[in-house]
Amino acid sequence: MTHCPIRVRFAPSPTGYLHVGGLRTALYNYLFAKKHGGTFILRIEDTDRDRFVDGALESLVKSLEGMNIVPDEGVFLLDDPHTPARVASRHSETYPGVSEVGSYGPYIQSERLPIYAQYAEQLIASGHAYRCFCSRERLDLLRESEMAAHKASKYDKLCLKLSEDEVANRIAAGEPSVVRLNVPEDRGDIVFHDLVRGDVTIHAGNVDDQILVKTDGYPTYHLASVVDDHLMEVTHVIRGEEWLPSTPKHVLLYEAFGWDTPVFSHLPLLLNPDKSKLSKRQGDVAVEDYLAKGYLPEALINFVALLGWNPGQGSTKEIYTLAELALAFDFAQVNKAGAVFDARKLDWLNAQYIKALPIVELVEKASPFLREKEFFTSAQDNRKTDEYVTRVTEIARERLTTLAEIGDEQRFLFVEPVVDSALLPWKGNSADTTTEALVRAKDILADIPDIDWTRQRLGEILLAEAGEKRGDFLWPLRVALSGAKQSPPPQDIAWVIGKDATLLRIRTSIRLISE
RNA sequence: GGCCCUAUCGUCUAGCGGUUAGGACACCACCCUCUCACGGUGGGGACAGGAGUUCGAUUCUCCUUAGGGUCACCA
Repeated sequence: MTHCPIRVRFAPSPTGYLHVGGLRTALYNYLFAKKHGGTFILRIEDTDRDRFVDGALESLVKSLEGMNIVPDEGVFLLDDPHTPARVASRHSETYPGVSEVGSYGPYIQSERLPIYAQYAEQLIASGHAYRCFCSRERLDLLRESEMAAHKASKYDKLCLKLSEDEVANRIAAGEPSVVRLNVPEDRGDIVFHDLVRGDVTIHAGNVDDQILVKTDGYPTYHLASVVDDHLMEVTHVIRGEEWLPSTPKHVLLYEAFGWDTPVFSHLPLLLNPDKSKLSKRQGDVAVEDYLAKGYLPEALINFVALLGWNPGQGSTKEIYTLAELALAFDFAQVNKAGAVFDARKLDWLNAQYIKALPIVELVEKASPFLREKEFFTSAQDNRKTDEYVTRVTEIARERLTTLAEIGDEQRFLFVEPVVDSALLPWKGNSADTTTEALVRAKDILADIPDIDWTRQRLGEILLAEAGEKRGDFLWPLRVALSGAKQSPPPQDIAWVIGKDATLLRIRTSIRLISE
């Protein structure tokens, strides 16, 4: 164990928010590291200057930490209050506020340019790569003709024929060029092992002379990730299935450098309901959107973990903490087929987490959502206290799918309801019967001492008073208190709004029905 | 189109040669019940098709079909 510690990395590019697919990839990396006492690295792959999005890196790191997937090594934010104090090994030159931990840095690829240039030169010197001056126009034409001929589109190695002198002259003349991988034509089959898919075989003849360094001097993903994974001593490359077709190129690069290949694990894709690769347009895909809608990080983690993995062995367990996942995780149980992201099951899981949360924590997490609602803002001050919010939360919790919904179906706990007198009588009862029930309720409730004004006692008292015909008694009372066709039981409403408001609402309805 | 990957209820999945093919979400019914929600009980619902291997295939092999991914100076 000490001679080969496991090291894995999550390596997003800062082009936007954290995607749920990215979250799952990060999670599996994290779980695998935790399971084996390894190291989880966060590396940033920002080698495309055109796709750079301001603030994306910060958003990515923040989302990850919001999900409690905290890297052991690599990039972190200096000012994030959720980040435990860590000793920075260096600060980013390009991203203010971003710092790093670990001795394999920089962990931001744009800050490693000289390293890639050096390894690219090494590849050229050893004949594993070559300069290419072909114009984009020529490449487009080439691609079109090959596609038309129903062949794989590959570069034709034209520039490989250039003499050293000619290459030197053209570079000296300032002509732009790229560096291409020289795929050996006699290489035969490339076989690599994948923890999810077993042995994968691709014929080298189908592999293109991939561009490794662009005209602007930046490396492409293929070069940068191979060099970094090697230098950072990454043992397991765990990434999405979309990388499977380019893995042979990476294997070729490891061979060209004379390096050992890491173990690969290509995770099944997360899918839209129509089975295409999960994308925006067919629902939310940003982790931050789910958080904003009141999904709990624990529920999202739990849900996403079970998309493509399960503990097997006949387990029927559905609810897992992060620690339990780390304990149970195993690539032998990772599925090969893509998984449809079914938001309804996420809803169910989230509701389960909401129901299981200690009330104090639930209030803490839900009240920010409640406090920004219009009906809350305009409510009386005595309905804005922590104690009141706690009672509301208790009533609402078993009806919540997401935290953001809190109070939506219980506005009458904050605002006086408008009662429709036609709704007051229970199943064809007369106005008199209804009035009698309400008067009886008012008298009973008025006599209840403060100490008995609890959710449980109110329930006992009202149920006892209702006797056999509960509807006659409870329905008008419930409508008087809520104004709604559907609501929590009257004793719960009474408990939350308190005696004064309860009696007031009953009197209002009595007056209403006798008009 | 080339290459690659994949295939159990609508969805997530268990299964790793012999099972009444199990669970969860969703759906339906019933129960609980003043309504809603929660909860409980039950129900319908799947091995894509065809060959082989085998005493025996959901499970192993091949083919077909279907779906997906990828073929950028993006990752």
